[in-house]
Amino acid sequence: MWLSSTAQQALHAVLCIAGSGADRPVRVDAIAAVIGCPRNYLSKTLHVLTRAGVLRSRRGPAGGFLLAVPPSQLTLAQVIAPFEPASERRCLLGRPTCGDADACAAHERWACIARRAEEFFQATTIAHLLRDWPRAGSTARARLTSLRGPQTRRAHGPVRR
Amino acid sequence: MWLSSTAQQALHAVLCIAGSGADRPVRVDAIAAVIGCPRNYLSKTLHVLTRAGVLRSRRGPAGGFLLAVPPSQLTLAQVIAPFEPASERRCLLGRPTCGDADACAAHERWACIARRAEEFFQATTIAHLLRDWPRAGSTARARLTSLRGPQTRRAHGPVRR
DNA sequence: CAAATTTATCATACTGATATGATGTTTGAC
DNA sequence: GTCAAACATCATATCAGTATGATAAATTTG
Repeated sequence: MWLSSTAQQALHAVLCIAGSGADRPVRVDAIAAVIGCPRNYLSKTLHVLTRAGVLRSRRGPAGGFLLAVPPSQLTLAQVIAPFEPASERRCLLGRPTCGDADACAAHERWACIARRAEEFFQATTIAHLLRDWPRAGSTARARLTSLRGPQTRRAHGPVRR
Repeated sequence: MWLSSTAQQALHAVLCIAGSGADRPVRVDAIAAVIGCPRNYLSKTLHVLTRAGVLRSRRGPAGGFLLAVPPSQLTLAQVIAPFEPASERRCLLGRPTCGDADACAAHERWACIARRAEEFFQATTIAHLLRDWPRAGSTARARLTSLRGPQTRRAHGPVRR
């Protein structure tokens, strides 16, 4: 697998937040429902992204998560860095010292692929993916609209059941 | 990480066997010593490669593992396939159905990288890597010579200590 | 056949990533 | 100030990948 499941989750969540369209915070529960992952685990993941300066969080009613960086300036590398240090993606055989004088057998041929992937993560922004998304089959995209829906129950008095 | 540690081990071991130069079987212990990994775990890994038709094994004295395919016809894809199904490398977000009508947000941009990597694994053979290896810093390569050394203790009578 | 050598296999343990449930903390509305 | 909403955090559980040790099975040598 190219990305750990946590890194995938992070990327997916950031896309959800960026794609929600609204400028008001998106709640963990809503994101977890959309991407189908455990709430508390996602909460931890989003908290890491917050400490990394990718998101901003707000507690209390009408709280949730917002992007801390405009989508056009937020690269995939920034989002996945806290979960997948780039250093671990470099040597095909997993040798920590590969790339220096002491290269592994695959180094020469593999480095070119690894470099391309690295460039992809550095050059691709959340805005790029958002722009592509509608073009992709959009059952996933459709679910995003639920994030834009009425989110704060206003003062209608207590909800009746 | 691009390859699981077991897949890395498999690749490394196959390189050792192919690079030993001798046409006689290489023992698990010797390989484990060279690549620095647990003997029994490697044994299991090599057994999987044997069932996959990549290696041939022989038990008993002067036994060990041989390539079942000449290095020039053995691709990296064949070696790692039993440990890392290619299907798991395709979608950046880990969606099983990605690539069809229902593509993920990253699909369009990522597919090109994933394809290149796939081609790399399909097109690169063990012979290619062996040819590169001496050009690489060769502390690792040097250790291979130990695999070529006198391996079967011949009938000289009991070894004296 | 007996002994030595080597792979094959099994039961179990360890480890890190992932997941869960309970509880704490902050915030906004009334 | 109280309450409810939401994130934050902690302790623990689960799971898959990795590792270990013991034992079985096969093969060669003599």
